[in-house]
Amino acid sequence: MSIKKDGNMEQNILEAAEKLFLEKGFAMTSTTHIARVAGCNQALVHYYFRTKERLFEAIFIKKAEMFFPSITQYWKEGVPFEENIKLIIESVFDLFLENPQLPFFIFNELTTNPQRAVSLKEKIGDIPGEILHSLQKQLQEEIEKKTIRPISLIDLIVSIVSLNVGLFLASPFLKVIAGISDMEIKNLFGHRKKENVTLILKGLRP
Amino acid sequence: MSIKKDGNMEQNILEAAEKLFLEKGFAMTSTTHIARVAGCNQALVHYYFRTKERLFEAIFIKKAEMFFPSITQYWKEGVPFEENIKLIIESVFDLFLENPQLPFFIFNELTTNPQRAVSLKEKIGDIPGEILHSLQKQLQEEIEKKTIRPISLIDLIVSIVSLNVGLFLASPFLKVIAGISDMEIKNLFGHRKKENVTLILKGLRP
DNA sequence: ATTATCTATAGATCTATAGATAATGC
DNA sequence: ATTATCTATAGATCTATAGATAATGC
Repeated sequence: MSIKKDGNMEQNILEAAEKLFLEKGFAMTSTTHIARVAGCNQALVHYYFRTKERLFEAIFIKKAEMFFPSITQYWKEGVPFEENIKLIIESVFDLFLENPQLPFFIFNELTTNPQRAVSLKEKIGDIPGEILHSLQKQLQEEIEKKTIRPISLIDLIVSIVSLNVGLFLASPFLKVIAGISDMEIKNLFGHRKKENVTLILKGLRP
Repeated sequence: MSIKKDGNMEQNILEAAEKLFLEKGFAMTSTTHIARVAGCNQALVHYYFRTKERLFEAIFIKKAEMFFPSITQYWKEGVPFEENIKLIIESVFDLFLENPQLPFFIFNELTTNPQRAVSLKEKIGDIPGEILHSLQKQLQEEIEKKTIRPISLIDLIVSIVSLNVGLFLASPFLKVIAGISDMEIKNLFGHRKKENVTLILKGLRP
């Protein structure tokens, strides 16, 4: 409900929309509400972005672009395998720690509107291909050296992302259902990064 | 869009509502749409359930009750620890396999409307307490026997649920973004149950 | 002149209710 | 008589646009 007046209004609208879409999702956010938070009237939202859909898409693409490269961008050739795994897990974890609503936001919109995934793929679909191939090779080498048990790359990625996403999705439960206090949640977040690394690394041993 | 006429209409409405709420969530489902799918007019939905909110709550509670006991109900005293862990993981996995929309549905509604968690707690809040305590004890024993590394119960549960939920939440991505075919997804689901068990059990070793 | 912002409003929903009619249980 | 179902509609949104006015850039 806090109304901003500074800066240019287009930017205010973008920021208000980002905040609300991330919190409530597409369907539960109205352009009227966005305008109120941005500090202008509702018509102006449409003046700058024509439709609610376009405004949403701008934000969705931006957020999804944060999400996807993070999985692979920290992989470095020439670094020991374990170290690489650790770096990836930690960077994914940090990303979510700074953007706790991100997992929910992306899953929510991809699930309620799977068609959106198609337009998303068009924007960022190409990049991962080569990197995945490089990861695949290194993983295979480790398996042949018997430093880790046989596992497919896709399984490894699913495990890493699941573990990291899980805590953030689960926190509403833990708070209310299991009656865990805010401080305990903070504690949990604090050591969970290390726990995820441990679980994956130990879990990969032959 | 398929219209049912058989049976009693109250039941039809409940089923239509369940289908649509699970698919689209609360906000994106209208009572008009529910009526169309149930095969009656929109007023009848309100005749039986007064408000959309009450209708939703009936379904939400029912689904949430499926979700929570599943985590703990398969724990048996007197069974080896490893076996127990395996059983829990597999039963959670099977639950999601049969109800793939369940994780999204619950996370979605708890996130967009955290207030709902409170009314949920009132219904099912008491049960877990004692069971958790029993689990806690057994876990502690194993740690003292040094058959597993030190880990808190809450961490273990978060890991198990995260890994199991992850695959179902991730499948829209995998399909579209990584370009994985429906058959590959099926394959992934097929062996993922075993993978989750392996990862947790190996990951718990000292 | 052009760009930014506002007021006003059309048109589309959507929820919930009132009141009429049909079906059912005694 | 009571319960189930329908038609019609009030009232609340919400999106998007048209057209008026204010601010800004030459």
